[in-house]
Amino acid sequence: MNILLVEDEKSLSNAIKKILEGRGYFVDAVYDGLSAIDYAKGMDYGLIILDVMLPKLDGFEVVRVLRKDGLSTPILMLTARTTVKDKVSGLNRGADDYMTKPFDTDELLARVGALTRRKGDVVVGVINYEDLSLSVSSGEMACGDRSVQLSRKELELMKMFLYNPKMTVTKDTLIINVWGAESDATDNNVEVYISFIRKKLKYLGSRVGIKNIQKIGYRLEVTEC
Amino acid sequence: MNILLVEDEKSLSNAIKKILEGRGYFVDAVYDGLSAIDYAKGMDYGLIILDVMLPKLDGFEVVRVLRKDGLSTPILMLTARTTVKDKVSGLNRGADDYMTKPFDTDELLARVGALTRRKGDVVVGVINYEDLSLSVSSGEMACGDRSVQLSRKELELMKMFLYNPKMTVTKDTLIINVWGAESDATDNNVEVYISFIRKKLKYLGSRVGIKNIQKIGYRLEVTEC
DNA sequence: AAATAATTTAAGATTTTTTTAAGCATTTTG
DNA sequence: CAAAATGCTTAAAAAAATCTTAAATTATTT
Repeated sequence: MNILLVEDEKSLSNAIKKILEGRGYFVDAVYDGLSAIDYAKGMDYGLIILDVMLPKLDGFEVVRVLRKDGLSTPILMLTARTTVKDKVSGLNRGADDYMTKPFDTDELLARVGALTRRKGDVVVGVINYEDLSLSVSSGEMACGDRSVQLSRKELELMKMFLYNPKMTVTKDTLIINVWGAESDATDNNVEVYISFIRKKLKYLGSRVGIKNIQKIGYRLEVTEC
Repeated sequence: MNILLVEDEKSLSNAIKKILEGRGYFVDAVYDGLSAIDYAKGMDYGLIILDVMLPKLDGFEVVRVLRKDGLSTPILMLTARTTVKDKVSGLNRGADDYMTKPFDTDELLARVGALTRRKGDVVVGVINYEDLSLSVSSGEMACGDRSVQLSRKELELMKMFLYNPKMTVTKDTLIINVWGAESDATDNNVEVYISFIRKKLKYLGSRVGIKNIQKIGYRLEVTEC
């Protein structure tokens, strides 16, 4: 999941970014209100963390503009000020939660967790393709109501295919990207793993398969029903 | 802010009342479970402080009745450390925090402050997940009518998992957040502690377990029945 | 200072992943 | 059509990661 972090105090911004990235979130950090609006409109974030006091355009204004624009992304506001008036002001304008600085790591993570969880069951880093879904962070691949656990190498291979679903990937490319350029893996290593993955796709009952093109490589194919 | 205090030991009740009033809270004191329900329904309190052992209707029952009624007021439960038999954990019955008598003034005020400040927020002293509950402040983890005490590191680890229950957390992340970035803890330290926690989860009979994904990390999993 | 609890270290057991290798199947090419 | 090349599948061996203890160390409490 992507989070937009808007905080002008660099050291705090970096600290928050680090904490969130440690939990697998992807964080874009910006440092003023105008950039915040640009970024928020330009990309689909799962959460926006917004400081109240910002250069150019303060946090309250940012929320107002974004909500007026129809954006429904959850917003967690940060403030150093503790007056009830500020809090009410922030919540009334469309923020979803409110946190007073300084706060500790646990508190931050709990709130971020609550806000990001709220939007249905959002799973971090999932690739969807046809009837297949793959959780990049955990290596769980699912189709319908079945799921299987991929091993590390299986996961890396599937990522290669799913990131470029129309492309035919050579064995050499797969070896370089999955085993590493230095490794002495052979074509047979790839073949064995393709075989492992095919077995799992079959078990899942997915319409997605891996097609071999002689002398060239592998590519995803979709069986129509 | 109004607080409802339910404690049958008169001298303790008076002491607590005095402390809270000294901080500007308005306190209604009642001395049994039935009155507690009457008062709680009749007026909008910001917090309910509830002893477990009460005449007529015990604290657990009071919580159950109130929650069933849709009341969302934060509840801070008090229990006596000495009564081992009655130390059936109240964690997973709807209380928001949990405190063992005797306690000191600062501790009481800290918790009251936390619960009243964060009304409607997500951060409370107890995390619930499936059939598990964890008191973040005391490190007591409970399931059904069993409970265990977690050590400091066990607690920190469980918090990491419970704050983001869908996420797979790498060993490195666990080391950084639990042992600290500077520490020279190894993967084995994590493994040993995961083993400790698993043993306790097993003892509790919880449906929640910790799943390992090789080379990737750990994640909570729930066994269906 | 002793007793207790928590944490770290270390080593062997277990599990999972990865590699290797061999036989069979398929496709390409002369 | 065969012969050669390429690809598939499986089993087993090897390697790597993880689990589980127990003992040693360190921290905390009494």
